[in-house]
Amino acid sequence: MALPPTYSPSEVEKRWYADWEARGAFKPNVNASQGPFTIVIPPPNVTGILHMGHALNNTLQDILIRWKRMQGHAVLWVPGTDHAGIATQNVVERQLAKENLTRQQLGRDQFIKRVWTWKEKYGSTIVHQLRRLGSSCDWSRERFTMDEGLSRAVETAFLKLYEAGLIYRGYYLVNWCPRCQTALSDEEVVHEEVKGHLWHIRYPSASGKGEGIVVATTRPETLLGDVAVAVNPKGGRYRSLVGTNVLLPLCDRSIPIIEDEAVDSTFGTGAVKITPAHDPVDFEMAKRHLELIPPNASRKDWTSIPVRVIDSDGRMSRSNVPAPYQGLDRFECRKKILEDLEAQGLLIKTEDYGTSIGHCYRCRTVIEPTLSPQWFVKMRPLAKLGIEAVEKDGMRFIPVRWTKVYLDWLRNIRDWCISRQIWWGHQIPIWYCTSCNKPDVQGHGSWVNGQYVEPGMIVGHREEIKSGNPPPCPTCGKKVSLVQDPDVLDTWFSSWLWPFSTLGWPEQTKDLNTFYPTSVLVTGQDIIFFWVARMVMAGKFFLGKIPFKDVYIHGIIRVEGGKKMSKSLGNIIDPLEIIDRVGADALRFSLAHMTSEGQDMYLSENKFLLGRNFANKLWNASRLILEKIDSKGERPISFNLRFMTVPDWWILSRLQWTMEGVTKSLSDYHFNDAAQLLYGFVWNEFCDWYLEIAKLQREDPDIAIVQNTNHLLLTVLEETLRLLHPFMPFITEELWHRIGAAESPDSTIMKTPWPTPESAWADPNKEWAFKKLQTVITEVRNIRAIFHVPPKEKVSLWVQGSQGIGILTQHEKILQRLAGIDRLMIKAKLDRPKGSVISHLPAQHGLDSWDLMVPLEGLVDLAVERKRIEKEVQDLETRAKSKRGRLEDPTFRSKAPADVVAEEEESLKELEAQMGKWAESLKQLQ
RNA sequence: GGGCGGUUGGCGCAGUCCGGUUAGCGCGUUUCCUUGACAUGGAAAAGGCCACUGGUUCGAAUCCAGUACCGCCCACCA
Repeated sequence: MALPPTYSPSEVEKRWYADWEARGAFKPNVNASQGPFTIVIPPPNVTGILHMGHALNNTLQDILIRWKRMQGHAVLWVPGTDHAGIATQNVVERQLAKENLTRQQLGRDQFIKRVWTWKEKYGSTIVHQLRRLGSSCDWSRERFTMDEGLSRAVETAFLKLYEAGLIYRGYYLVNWCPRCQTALSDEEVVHEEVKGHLWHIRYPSASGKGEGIVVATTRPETLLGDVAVAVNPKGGRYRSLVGTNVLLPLCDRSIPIIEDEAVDSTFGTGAVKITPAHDPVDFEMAKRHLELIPPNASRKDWTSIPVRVIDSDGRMSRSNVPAPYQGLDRFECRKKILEDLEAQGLLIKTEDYGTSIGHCYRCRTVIEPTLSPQWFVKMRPLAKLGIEAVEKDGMRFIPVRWTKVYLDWLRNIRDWCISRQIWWGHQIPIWYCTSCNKPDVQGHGSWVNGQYVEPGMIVGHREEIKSGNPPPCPTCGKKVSLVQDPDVLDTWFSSWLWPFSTLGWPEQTKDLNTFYPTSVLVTGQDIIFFWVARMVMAGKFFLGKIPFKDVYIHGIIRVEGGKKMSKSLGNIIDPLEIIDRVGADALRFSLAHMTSEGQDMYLSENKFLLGRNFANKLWNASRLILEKIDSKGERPISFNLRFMTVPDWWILSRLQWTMEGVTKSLSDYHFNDAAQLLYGFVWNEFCDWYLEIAKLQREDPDIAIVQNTNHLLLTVLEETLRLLHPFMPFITEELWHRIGAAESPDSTIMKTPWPTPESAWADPNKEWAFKKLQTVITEVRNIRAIFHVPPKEKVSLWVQGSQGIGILTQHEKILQRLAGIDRLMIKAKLDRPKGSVISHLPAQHGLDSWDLMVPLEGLVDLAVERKRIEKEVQDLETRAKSKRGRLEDPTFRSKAPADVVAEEEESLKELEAQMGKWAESLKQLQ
């Protein structure tokens, strides 16, 4: 059963994943010795395809999950997907467009059916891609934010909030995306700095006397909806004009000049045009000056005022603006208005001006702030719970700095606009009596006993309303036909329930009782507001418990050069491609290796070579170990302490430290530390040193030594595989079986216990002994390299020393093989052989210092040797000097801790001794 | 306008919370090596006044204050 010389991941990965899944290995172990450990996946959008961010996010989760599973916890990782309202609707609409259809033509019911069809067909793409990564989610518990249970949870949540008086509808200026034709929450708007202009426009005096007023604006097209011009009450040159009227250009409406604190008299011209229907600041200002609203209009009902000049499709109003502008695209209209103003001599000045403009986070369309009736959640009371979570309930962010970001957002929270004017999503569980509720009163209900009500409004569960026995209309008392509010809820309204809705809430299921609260949330900084904060509030509000104790925020992945990865830039590094090329394990290991706490990371393709090479190294190490064992046809079953060699003790000890370090690092979410420890152990200690020595030990005539070595090789490899398993699940499982560690083909490394260090085997003294050997070998190799001794040429090694010298005599074979030494001469006092190179090893690790001499008759270039020694002396001199300086400083002696002083003294003494030796050698050379 | 992060060999990054040997790693570079695990490899090596200025300290890459540049987030200056 010899292993092929290179590891080929794709076959192995496919085989093991199918196997794990088939035998239900990802399900929580009901007989677990430790308590539950739960993670809910940040549900990717159904429309999504796996990108590097997902790869990182899920790799980290899987590392924790597999680690905790091996530690014996009842581990549950709940997977699922998000219905992603707008994104999914967009995708299906685009599909329809190819058939020359619109969703309106199809009608709501048909359209939704279409989306479901799409979801059935394509919605599991990402879920399958997560499998390729090796994610050990319990797929039997997979959820979808629109599935029946979760829809029930959404309605229940809405009703509970409603009953608590936290839901209301209002007629507000909201972020409107003219392309998606829906309102968006503040968090869904992406502000981007855009180069624009500041136009100075004259509004002529209405009385004909005076110059009028000049306003500065970035959006001239909105002047058609102006209701006033405002100046600061304290200062500015227009202060005297307050109370007078000006004429709105191009429509010849007379509007007043008012005063308001919000105006900055030093900005622009000091005068601001007020367009309440299309600017949030103006809206707030207008609310402070209700007198602006024409007396014939309802003060609540802004629709009847001719101020809304841009329709929901982003074109100018068909009725509220002068004929030439009607129906024009808003940006076209801007041009035309500027031309017309210019023609009338009212455009005074055009300045370049950079301003930040809101864009739809889904389609990048420029947001049009627009007045419309929308549903909101009152956030203040909920935010209080979110703040409590960190201040009282012990929730913590890793890295901690996100705590402040989180708290700041909660402390300045604004109400959450939860209604969306799209079709794909959870329809709002509110019904209206068709005879009592008129569309034009929308958003003007009132508060009764702490609850928001509109005439004819019924709040309830879908099944109850649709059961055929709906409650009577609370207003007219009749059982007339009810129509459901057409809006759907923000996608995040279902996501914020995810940690418990996936476990069965609102039912008190066994899963909910067992696995809630979850253990840790692993996610990116970009959704702290969208998702994390809201989940915390929801968890506390609906269940009275924080949904997770730890929130691990990992960095964002960028491409080398600092840009964000994006399709349009064509700089995507596709994780699936990487998996095809180097394997999932290599991808995972590379990612973990570079994940330093919460730091953003730059990616380039060649970074995955690290993982690939490492996997290959591991594979080949196993191959080496296995080859000899298999050819002998026998497996060593035990080992005997009597036959343990110095290198054996060393590698065992190193393994213990590795176990401890990896466990500690994972506990602290220091994934990179853990990966680096393992990398270093496997490559630099196990492979570079121990395997080379093991080759020799396996040639030993004593079969006990051979057996012992083989046993040790297998033991160390097996434990290493287990330590590596969370990072590299596939290759470790494969090798674990190949080395015969599995009791039966049915067992899996996944369920083996996590290695724990044995303190008896972690022995620094034994490590030192071996390190001495390493030092000598390295030193000889160094000399050979400097003097170009051909690899096949053997050299003699003369060692002058006494203490602890046995380590060398006992390991002549190792010295011979690893350093090419054919003769070893050891004495307490030696005359330096002619033509030899000398090296003075410092005293360390409890041994006296040794002098190494390598006779290289005829090979030594004196100039090179002199240079080598001079450099050595110089280095020592520098170090000694700084130490001397410090030791001569009386304050150091009095203030520094005694052990530090002692250490310094000791090391200076040693340095001086060394320098003496080297100086002597240098003299001999001359 | 606020807040946060970064600045360490040619490149990409650890180390900084919690100050104390000779500051680590990967890539790249130089020299040598086709010795039966692995050239996706082995051996040896070169390369860093830890952005700058000042402070605290016996001692600073590490703590404090400030400066510069880069990046991110939040915010109603039209």
